[in-house]
Amino acid sequence: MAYDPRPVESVLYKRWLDAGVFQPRPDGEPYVIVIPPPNVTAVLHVGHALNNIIQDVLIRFERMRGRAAEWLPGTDHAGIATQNVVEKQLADEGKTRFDLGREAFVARVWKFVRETGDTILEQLKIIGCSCDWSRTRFTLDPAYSHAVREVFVRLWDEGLIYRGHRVIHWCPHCLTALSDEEAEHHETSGNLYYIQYPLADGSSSVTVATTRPETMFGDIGLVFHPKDARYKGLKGKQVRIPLSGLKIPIGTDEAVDKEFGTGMLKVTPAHDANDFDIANRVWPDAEKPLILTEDAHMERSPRVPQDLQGVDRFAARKKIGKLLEKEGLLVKVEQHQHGVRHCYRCDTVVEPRLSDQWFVKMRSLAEPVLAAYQRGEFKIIPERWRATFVNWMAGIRDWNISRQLWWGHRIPVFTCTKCQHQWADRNDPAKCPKCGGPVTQDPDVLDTWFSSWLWPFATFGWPERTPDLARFYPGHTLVTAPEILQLWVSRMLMSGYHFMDRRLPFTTVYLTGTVRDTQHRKMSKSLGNGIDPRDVVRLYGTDALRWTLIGGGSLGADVIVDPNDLETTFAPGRNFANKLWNIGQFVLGQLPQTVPAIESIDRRSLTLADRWILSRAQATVREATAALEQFRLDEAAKHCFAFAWNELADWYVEAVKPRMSGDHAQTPQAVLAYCFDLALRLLHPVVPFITEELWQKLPGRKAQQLLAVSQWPAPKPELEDPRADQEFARVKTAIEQIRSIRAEYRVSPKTKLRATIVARGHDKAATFEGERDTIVRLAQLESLALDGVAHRVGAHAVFGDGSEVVVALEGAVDVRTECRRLSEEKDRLERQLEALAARLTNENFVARAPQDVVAREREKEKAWRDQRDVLAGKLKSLGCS
RNA sequence: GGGCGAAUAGCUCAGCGGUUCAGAGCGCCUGCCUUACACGCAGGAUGUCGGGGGUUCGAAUCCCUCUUCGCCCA
Repeated sequence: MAYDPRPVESVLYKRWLDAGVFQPRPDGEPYVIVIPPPNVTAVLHVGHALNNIIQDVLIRFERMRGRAAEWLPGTDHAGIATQNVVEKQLADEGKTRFDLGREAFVARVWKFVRETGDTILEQLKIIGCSCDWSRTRFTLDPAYSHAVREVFVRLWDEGLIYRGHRVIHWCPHCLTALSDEEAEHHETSGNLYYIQYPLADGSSSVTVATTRPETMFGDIGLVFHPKDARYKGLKGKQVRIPLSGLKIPIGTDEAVDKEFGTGMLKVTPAHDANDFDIANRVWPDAEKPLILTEDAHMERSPRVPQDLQGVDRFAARKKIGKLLEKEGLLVKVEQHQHGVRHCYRCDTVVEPRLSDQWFVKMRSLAEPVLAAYQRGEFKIIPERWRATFVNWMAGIRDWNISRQLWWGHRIPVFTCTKCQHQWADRNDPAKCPKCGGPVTQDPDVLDTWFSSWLWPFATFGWPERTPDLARFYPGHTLVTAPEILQLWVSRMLMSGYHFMDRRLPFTTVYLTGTVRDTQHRKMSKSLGNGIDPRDVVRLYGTDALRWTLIGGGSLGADVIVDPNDLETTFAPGRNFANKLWNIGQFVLGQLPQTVPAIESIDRRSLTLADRWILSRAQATVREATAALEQFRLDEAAKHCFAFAWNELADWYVEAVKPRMSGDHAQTPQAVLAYCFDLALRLLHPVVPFITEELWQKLPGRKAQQLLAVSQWPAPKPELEDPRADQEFARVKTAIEQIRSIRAEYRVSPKTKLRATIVARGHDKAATFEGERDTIVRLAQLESLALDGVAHRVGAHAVFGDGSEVVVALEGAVDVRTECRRLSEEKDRLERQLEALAARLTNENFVARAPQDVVAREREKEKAWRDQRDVLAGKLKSLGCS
């Protein structure tokens, strides 16, 4: 019967919830993860799934280790994104936010958020996330908003907030400023227009190259590099702006790139950040005219020719091209690849625009965090992100925090309309504290990141000194996507350091990989290459999804999945869940009501197979624990996989079957129960549902017990048994060799064979004798001789330890085949021996390589020589030439 | 233009100085419904570890360089 996750998962999730196991235990050392709050408008995609499953694995692991595990969930009000969604709804009704007015619009957004805001949090439950739902936060909660305002006022009082008049990134669709990080570069193919600006004296003209000809009406001059011989003598002359005829001067500036275009640059200070700087140097007193409206249409200004006024920027660009051509002022148009900034929320081409905005001075905030990083006080994994982080922190630029939106935290800056006094206030003032005059509040809201950078402590009640804050700050691990390392992570580090007494909010920043399709493209709505995790859950179950994502990619590596073939993509998870389920069916079918604890079993009753699997179990505990501690989730999963499937199921279960009934069944029952219980515990963080379901059914379970809060296994040194590892490996080899011979000679699996094993040495013979029955059964033998001499007639194999096996195959054996098989094996050994000999006779190797390496090589040589000699003897006795 | 990363089996990826270390999963080939599992079992095949150079007793693993691809920042 194949495993069906559907009846299992939702029931168990509810049981965990009802039992309150996701809330941190009252005692115990805390382990804290704050979720990267998704947008309230967000819908779960597979990137969220990967990110949150990683967090869940970590939190479940630490919870089982007895830590007071706090995984704080919540959402982000996402100013632009949310406002966009609601504006779109309004647009469907034929309205704009301006029709509603600010108050009504914000009310409308709140209504939307109340109705759908916890969509994504509910979806996290589907994928098994064990968040502490009792502490769910939202960045616009009153308490949280209080923290945001407190931070703003403190920064204001410290002089770290200032009003800047400069060129910022402006989204003409969202009608707001964006920070540097929110305006993303996309390589775009455009045109480079070569335009003639006639000299005012009519003597000649100069050619200027630009990608944005529509900005020329905002030009206040042309500049060239002072050392550019081509334009020598032009400095101080005047040109006319084409189409408008306005006269502007020519100047020089060092910043001009002589190689770009014609080396003559048009300066548009209100619509280009570089030009703004140049203008300030060359013509500090000149005005900086805006010639585009906020929604990127040509301004109705005397600078703009009449028939272009009110035209959209891109339409204007085309039209200008035509007009210039008509006037004979367009020299040429070249194809041009260049980076163009786009709004990270709506993908509109961002327009640089001169405007007044609030900024935070970042340098003093960044410096101590960078120093702390360099002192190793927190780490970023994978380590390769170091350079990115350091470069950004070292060259940090001031942060534009004002947004011309309505949805968000209103900036608490107040201005007296009478005396012009301006201040930041914790409360809404009724009148000016200085002159008692009427007061207006800044109309803008804060950048959403200005609230989410406080997430690690504002969620716990800061600035109040709450018990939660005392207990859960600082936290431990932050798991997030690398693209918000700068936008969010570094700022949380800065705010934590600055506002929480120099205590950083976490010790480890784990940057996840990106989920991509088979063409390595990021999953996105617009490409239609996304995978809905809920589809995967519906088809194969949450555990299959989790297993595939965790096992499929190592720390920080991208995960490639095929949206067109979910079946193949998630087969590893589905197959593993099914296998685990079936191991469970077998184990549960074998175990009686009560099974003795492994500790109470007489050690003398343990067979080799018992000792081996118990030893493997200890190794697995160590490996899985170590891997998780190092955030190597994939490795932990793989170790558990190998233990459960390749060792427990493939070998131990097969070996132990005949012992499961009868008077002496207690020992194998205890071993099986112990090993399976252990496997379930180790696997629980990755595949929580199926492990809980099976664990519930194990003998001796009390009604209220839950795997989710049971103890993580500790290794039992007394069960470690390296000798059993070696000896059982021998038994496996014997069985595998016989199976291999059977397949090679195409003997039906049903035909029982006679075999002889000639062990090299008494201890080895004893090993085979001890597991005789296992060998007979698993190799499908009729009889197994262990004391005899190897028959001549038969198929032969020689093991690494020099022992040999002969399988009697009346008539089926062909001497030529045998000679070929054995001599191939011998040749392989000869080659290896040769390489080994070369090494061992190399004085440098013997002298310089570590002693233990040399010793190991010597031992190897001895063993291989042995094996080779046995093979040679065989070949000789078979009469092979 | 600057920085970072990747290139290993048909596909997706581990391995990152010691050689039965050339691996896993999926796919492929052969044979099996062996009463836990055909989402399975058993047995197989497949790679000059991107090219070139270097360091080393020893390199898929370190350094340089080239090529291709991806990401980040200007």
